[in-house]
Amino acid sequence: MTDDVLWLRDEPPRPPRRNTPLTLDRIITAAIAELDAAGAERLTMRRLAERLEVTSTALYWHVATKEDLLDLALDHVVGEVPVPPPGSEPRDGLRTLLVGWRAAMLAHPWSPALLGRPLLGPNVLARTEFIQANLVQAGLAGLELAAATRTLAGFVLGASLADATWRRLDDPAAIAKVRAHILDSAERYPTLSTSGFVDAGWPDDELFVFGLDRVLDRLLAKT
Amino acid sequence: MTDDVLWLRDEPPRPPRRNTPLTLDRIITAAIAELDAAGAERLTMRRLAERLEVTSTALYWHVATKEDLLDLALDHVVGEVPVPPPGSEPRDGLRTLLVGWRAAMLAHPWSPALLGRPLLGPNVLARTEFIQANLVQAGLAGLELAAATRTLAGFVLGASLADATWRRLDDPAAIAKVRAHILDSAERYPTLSTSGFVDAGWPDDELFVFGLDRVLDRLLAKT
DNA sequence: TATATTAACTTATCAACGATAAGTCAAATG
DNA sequence: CATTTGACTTATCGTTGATAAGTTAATATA
Repeated sequence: MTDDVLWLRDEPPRPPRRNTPLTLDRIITAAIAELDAAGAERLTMRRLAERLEVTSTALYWHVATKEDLLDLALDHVVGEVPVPPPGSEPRDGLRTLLVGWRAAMLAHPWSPALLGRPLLGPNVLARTEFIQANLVQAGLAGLELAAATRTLAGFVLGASLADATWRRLDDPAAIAKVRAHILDSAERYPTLSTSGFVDAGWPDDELFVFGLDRVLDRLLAKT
Repeated sequence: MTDDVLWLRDEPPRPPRRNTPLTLDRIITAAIAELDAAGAERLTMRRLAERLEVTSTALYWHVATKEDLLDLALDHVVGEVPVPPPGSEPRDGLRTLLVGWRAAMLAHPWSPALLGRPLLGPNVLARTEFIQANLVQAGLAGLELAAATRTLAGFVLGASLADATWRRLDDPAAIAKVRAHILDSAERYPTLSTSGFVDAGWPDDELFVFGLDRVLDRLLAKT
């Protein structure tokens, strides 16, 4: 048997252990790709490992838990939010940042659902710094400053969450069902059934900037 | 053996199958109790069944999936939000409802994290109806109306989510760690490190109503 | 250059989970 | 009294996140 003789065995010399080494960045990128492609409920450590051509347990060398990985992915998404260059008007900068924030989250529709965890990653902190710096520059301080920061943050996150949820419900049959139910019990929902609710006809991008402009109006108003 | 004789066996007559029958309401109530006591990640169908003195599979007779149960629990929480009596000023009614909405969610700190799912339960719809009805009564229509509804809804949900997240991070050591990190990299966070961020000293209830009042100011302003 | 150490994995395995299928039995129904 | 059916239990399945122990290539050290 040829297998008896070492030199006749056709085992190729072992390739370097790994062509593309696993890194935390590669894991995060792959996780986001998987989340974008398959949604939040389909992301498992095994599927992710398969995508990276690795065993699932190999991931645990780079990341402690799946939750940590989700935190990293979320902060990475926030990192896609463009931070306006310094020097612009506070109001313009805030508007641009917040519009971009929502856009980044809606580009990864799974991300708003993860907002239940503390947002303390470097990318989040950098953008929070930008928000508060611009509010200070606009003349706010003390309670006004603290409240404005929270109001804007809550508004973007809430709006992103709500819009992402609605968009995920893009099945026309489902929307029709909701509208039918509202119209069906019109006596219970007199306003919703007449003034429109599910599809009032306005694109949600427009609704968001409309609301954002009003909120900024009042928060930045010289009292 | 006494066991040979039927009349000598001490098997008690079988009790009625179940003293307290399982109902959907009992399941929802128990689920909320479990969530309140142990948090979202600790709620499993088995633990819930144990609390109800039933097998876990018995729950599936009343509820299709765990997700459905969470939807029901969330809507139940929203049902705790008091709806102001009709006849009051639109602005007062809106303010009361929204303050109550956030309070109900913070009373069940696990609930904001579930907001990623479509909010279409009867209790949510009833309160959405109230919001839009009051906005109509305040004179809003068309784009203004649609945007105001979304803005208020997004704001409450986002603020509740953010506040619940912060409160869950009540470990003083954790907060100190965050503050230390910000102060440590003060050159990167000049505003956050000087103007305060984690603990600016204001209770979040106060920050919320402050922001809410401003938002209502602008949304209800006669243009 | 030989040897020990460490970084970066794989293999094997675990307990817990959500959920299904099939069996059981008391109560309602005819 | 017989039959159906509502409301469970028992048994079990495949997945999942995670741990422990083994393996090897690269690096540091003697």
